[in-house]
Amino acid sequence: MSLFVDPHSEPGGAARQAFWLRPPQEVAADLIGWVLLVDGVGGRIVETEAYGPNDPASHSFNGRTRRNAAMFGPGGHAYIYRSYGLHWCVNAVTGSEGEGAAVLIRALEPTHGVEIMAARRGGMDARALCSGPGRLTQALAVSDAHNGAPLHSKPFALIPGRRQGLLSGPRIGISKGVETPWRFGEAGSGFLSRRFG
DNA sequence: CTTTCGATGATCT
DNA sequence: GATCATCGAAAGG
Repeated sequence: MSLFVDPHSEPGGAARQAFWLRPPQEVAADLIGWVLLVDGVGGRIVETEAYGPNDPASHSFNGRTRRNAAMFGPGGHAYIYRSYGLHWCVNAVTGSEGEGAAVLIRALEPTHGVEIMAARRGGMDARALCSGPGRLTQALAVSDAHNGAPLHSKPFALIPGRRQGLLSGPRIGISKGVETPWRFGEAGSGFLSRRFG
């Protein structure tokens, strides 16, 4: 059951609020097939992961800190953190304010501004442009400057779309909550960060 | 095809 | 001081 949101509806509109208010695993599944852009550059979301409250793998698990503050903010806004000292990763906050839930955007199928993204990524082929959470932030030029920003207004754009089919499996790169099948992907996509088991 | 490993810095104990 | 929601190059089958 998917909820659709008019991307041009008013910030804080009822439909949009209802979309983001749901548990992260539902939002994560529904975001597959949507288009994420930054200044008009980006592509279709083909892989996501959900991180919830009371989830040992989640940055929010041990409470609010300076780093994860945006994760406790309003739904539909960005939570951005630095990974392994090198990469940025972008999440869409879900749930109610203060809850601490989010959806990590893990891979895009490049569709808009492919040349720009290739230049930013050092001339990589389309396959590898956005097929990973650190890769796509480099391709879209996302950084901590965007932390807390709403995904429904500039420089971001988030456009509802359709997917072919939904895959799910365990999340990647974590050491706790390893069994929880909260990684989602588009069936048949050639732009995933890794195959689904 | 697979596995291994170094880079690099914020965060938290 | 240890741990990372990673990437890419290099080495091995």
